Amino acid sequence: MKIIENENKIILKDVKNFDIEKTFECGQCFRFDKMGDSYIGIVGEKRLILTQKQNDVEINITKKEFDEKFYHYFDFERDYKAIESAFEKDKVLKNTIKTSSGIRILKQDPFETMISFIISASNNIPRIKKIIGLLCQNFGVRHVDEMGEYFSFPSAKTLAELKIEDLSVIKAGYRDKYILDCAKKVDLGEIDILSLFNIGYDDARKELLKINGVGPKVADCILLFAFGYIESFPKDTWIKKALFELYNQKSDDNIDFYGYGGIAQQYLFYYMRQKK
DNA sequence: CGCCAGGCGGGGG
DNA sequence: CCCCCGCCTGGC
Repeated sequence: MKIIENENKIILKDVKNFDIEKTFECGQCFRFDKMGDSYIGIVGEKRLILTQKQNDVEINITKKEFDEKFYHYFDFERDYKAIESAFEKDKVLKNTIKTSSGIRILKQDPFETMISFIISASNNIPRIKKIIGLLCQNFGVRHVDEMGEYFSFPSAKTLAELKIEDLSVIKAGYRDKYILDCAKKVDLGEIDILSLFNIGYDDARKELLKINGVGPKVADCILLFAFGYIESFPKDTWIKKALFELYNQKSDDNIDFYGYGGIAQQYLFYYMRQKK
């Protein structure tokens, strides 16, 4: 991959294993939307605009920002080619490579990911996006760029100070109390986000399960999409159906997937959706 | 109108 | 320990 920089944009030339549509539509993130040929979304305090033409991806950031932040955010440390080589050995996964190659697991903000997947429980993607949008509009920090105003994701401290009634504007329903519980546990340090990066998958999962509204599936999403635990395999009703159909799996046993359960989950999910 | 969504918590068996 | 129900809201 070569990087060309001009003004406040870069172009990643001949980039491998990066398809922006697959990456933003695979269900891992909720703040990106398709606008014409581009995907536009909020990451931290910045509004990102990505446009892809074949293997070239243009992003409205400087090379410095890419090196310091977005190289990590878009998971460029990871060798997806090597993972796909491992997947070639599995008959089912081999077939998913054609449809799903190009998905990257984003390294999203931990607190934002926690709240987002608490909201995702028993919910659909358009509504999840709407609720998160309202949460940001009402409690996030307002920013203005050349496209207009946008709002960052609220901090744990901001949300922890709210009362349950304050959250009624976001129309999250019974999830209100879970959002507050999570914000308070993070704000008070009962859940120490930084430590979750270091204590390993099993212990980090136990910590997350202490949060009200975080069960096994939501915990696994957070571990995968924010903390980089690539072995995490979130089991929702869709993927259970996929395991049943593709692997004839009836039990609750976990398949190893060469240690890359998270990537396998995304590849399988996208594969199933294409087939439909 | 009734049903249920990319779950979870709590209660009862 | 497992099973089952209720849960906010919105879309069908």
